[in-house]
Amino acid sequence: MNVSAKHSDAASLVSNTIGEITRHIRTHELGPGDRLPSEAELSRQLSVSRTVVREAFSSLAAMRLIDLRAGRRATVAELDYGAMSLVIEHGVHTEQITVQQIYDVRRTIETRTAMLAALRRSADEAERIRDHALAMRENFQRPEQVMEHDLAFHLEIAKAAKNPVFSLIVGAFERVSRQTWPIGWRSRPSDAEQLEMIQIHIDLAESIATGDPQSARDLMARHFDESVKALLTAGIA
Amino acid sequence: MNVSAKHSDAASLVSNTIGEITRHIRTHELGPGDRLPSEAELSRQLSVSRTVVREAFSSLAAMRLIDLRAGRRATVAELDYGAMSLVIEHGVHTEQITVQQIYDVRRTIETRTAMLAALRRSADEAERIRDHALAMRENFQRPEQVMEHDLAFHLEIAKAAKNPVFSLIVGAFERVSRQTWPIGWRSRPSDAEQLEMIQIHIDLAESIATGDPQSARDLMARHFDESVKALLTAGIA
DNA sequence: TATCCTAAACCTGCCATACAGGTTTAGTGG
DNA sequence: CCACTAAACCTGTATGGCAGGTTTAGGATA
Repeated sequence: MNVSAKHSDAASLVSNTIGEITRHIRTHELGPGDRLPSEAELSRQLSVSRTVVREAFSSLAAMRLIDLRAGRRATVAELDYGAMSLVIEHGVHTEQITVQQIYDVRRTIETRTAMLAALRRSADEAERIRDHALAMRENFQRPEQVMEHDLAFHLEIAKAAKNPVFSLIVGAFERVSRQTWPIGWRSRPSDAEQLEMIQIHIDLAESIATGDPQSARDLMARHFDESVKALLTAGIA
Repeated sequence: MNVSAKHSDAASLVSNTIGEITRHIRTHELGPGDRLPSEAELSRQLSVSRTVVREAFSSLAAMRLIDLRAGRRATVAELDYGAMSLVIEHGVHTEQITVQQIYDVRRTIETRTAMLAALRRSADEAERIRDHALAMRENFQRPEQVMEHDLAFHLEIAKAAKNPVFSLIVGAFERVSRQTWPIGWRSRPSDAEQLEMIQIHIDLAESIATGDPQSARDLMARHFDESVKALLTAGIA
């Protein structure tokens, strides 16, 4: 094995290798889908063992910067909120973040996405957003379904805002939302209350479809205000 | 070696192991600093090789959910925006995110943090925020210094907003900001222009110190509007 | 010539083992 | 009771190996 690996800057071999790989992506101007060198080749080029390259790849895959699949070469990944979602979830589970704090951030972000979506959404997006809202009403006896459409509804609005960073952030709350959503739902025990909550979604979809940013903004704000109220009722302190 | 590892659900051994470890953190209600089982022990418990446990640990460390140090047991990590910052940086380098899009998100987030900081900051925080703003003016001949205090200024405001999720998001833009900051600086070639930009920071610090949320909000908004204008002047399309 | 197919080459997932150093701990001597 | 040291433990890295998925070149076929 090559012994010339003494030059390395302080940190561990693995983190240096991570740096080298991201540098490779940057300098070669690789985009999503482009293939990276094989583990063996990187191992040779960087004079480290395949073990180290593997761990570096593994770490990058954990952050969803690259895609790994057996037999295939590693490829540059599309933007993905999976890692960020895990970070947020970790924060909640270790009690470094409260559910309310998340709602405050979501309100801040999503009043903006609602507004932008009203201005920028395509016809298709407007329709998809409305479809999710309507599906919530249709399936309102099946909370599981309602939740899925609710999550998709918010993500679709972020997408319609035409700014992937908003999508990333909204997506980052998905894992936590899946866990707290049922609490909010149960705190609205009557059909009337549940349908009222769903109606806000439908109205919001309508505002986005007709291109009324102010109304979209206000409805999203109201949605979150109501949700926080519901959570407080449920005793989430 | 134990052959009973067939039960595993679809995904790879490593990702299953990651799930098991996060589950361990959750069920044992571990908090920051608490120690996890050793690699060897987890390897035994989960009937996988140490290699797999190592790669799982490595992935979790990449997302900054745990801390790893040679010889020491892995510990649960404090909330850290390192991973999120890499994700954003990756998005920009692979041209999936533009610098403007980031500014739009930052404006959305930071007008809120400025407002909250004005309402919630402690006396210490108010002082630290002001110190950074003043240090920008004092060192304004040394861009490197100005940038560092600028970054710290924004982070400190997020911290004063008393919502760690805001800190996380503001921090997530740090790596990218370090790379784009000089562009904005160079687009303000005269001392007067540079000092004008810095003055906004000082005024903002003052608003937060005196507890004027509306003014803090407006100044932060203006700050971002000016910055975007500067970037456009510099030709960042 | 173009297309389909197959076998070889390549590649990744996972495992076992080994050893150098850093860290913790228990025990020993003062 | 305290300070110190040696042993036990732990992680970082390397090597070699094998099973199985993927790619590809080249030959067979239409």
